[in-house]
Amino acid sequence: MHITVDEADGRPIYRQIADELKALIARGELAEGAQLPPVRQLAGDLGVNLNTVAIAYRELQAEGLLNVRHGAGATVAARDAGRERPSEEELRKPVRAALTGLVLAGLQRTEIMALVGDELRALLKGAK
Amino acid sequence: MHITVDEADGRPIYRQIADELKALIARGELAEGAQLPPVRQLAGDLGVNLNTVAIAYRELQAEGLLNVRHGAGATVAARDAGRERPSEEELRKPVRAALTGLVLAGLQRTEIMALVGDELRALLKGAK
DNA sequence: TCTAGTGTATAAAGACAATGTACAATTTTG
DNA sequence: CAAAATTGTACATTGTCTTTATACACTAGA
Repeated sequence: MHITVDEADGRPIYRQIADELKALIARGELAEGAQLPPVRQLAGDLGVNLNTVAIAYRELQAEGLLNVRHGAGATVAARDAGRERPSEEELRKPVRAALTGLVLAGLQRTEIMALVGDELRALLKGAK
Repeated sequence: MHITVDEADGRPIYRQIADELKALIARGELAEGAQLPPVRQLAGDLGVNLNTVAIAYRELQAEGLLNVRHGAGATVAARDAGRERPSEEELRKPVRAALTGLVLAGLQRTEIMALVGDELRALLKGAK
């Protein structure tokens, strides 16, 4: 489980952790039912407080991606566990933001589509 | 100039404004040299403090997208104005995040590429 | 020059993020 | 079954970030 936090990232630490866990789940490296490390262990590895990790776990639980049980650990939830799907617009907004950055960086249409295809391939490499 | 701020967005208001302005610039609706509304006007339209807008303007100036002059207004900078290009990783990170969301929402590869192509087309519609 | 219009600086209030410590639930061990 | 170890949770505290109100400074035009 390779997770890192970047001081200069801008996003709060708990969100960085949550996002990285999401990515691991999306690509299947954390399969359905898999046990996550205890908050203390992950917190120790990252050099942050255990509560910071706990907040990340709870955020993913709220999205239906994790099952967190007091006393026992946290596990990856079933893929169709009753998590409400984000709205169409909710999904498109980050796409638009990312593409805006690429356009402003001067990339051409074909370069952009290639880059996206590239990332998507990497993401789906080991996925469900 | 249609800009809106969303209370429930999570991101700070000044960043929402900055991101929307970026999108307008990327798609050419705010062309090179175009004058931006005064901070007080935009702030009034959005119902926020003028400083909040000013912070957004300054952020874009720091990225080399705007020329802000004390006393005169803010204008869109030349497209190749000495703005340092974000690193490759800096560009890919948002792409990865957006794609992660799409994958977790259950979209298939072809659906994702179609959605991205769709957004990119909209973005490049009137661009430079 | 004066005035209206523009961005800027500063301080204060409130919200948020990260932490330290103590608590509660579960699992393991004997 | 009881005790200990392991795990997540609650809460108060500290510091940082956001947003605001108010006053200031620069520019352009009459």
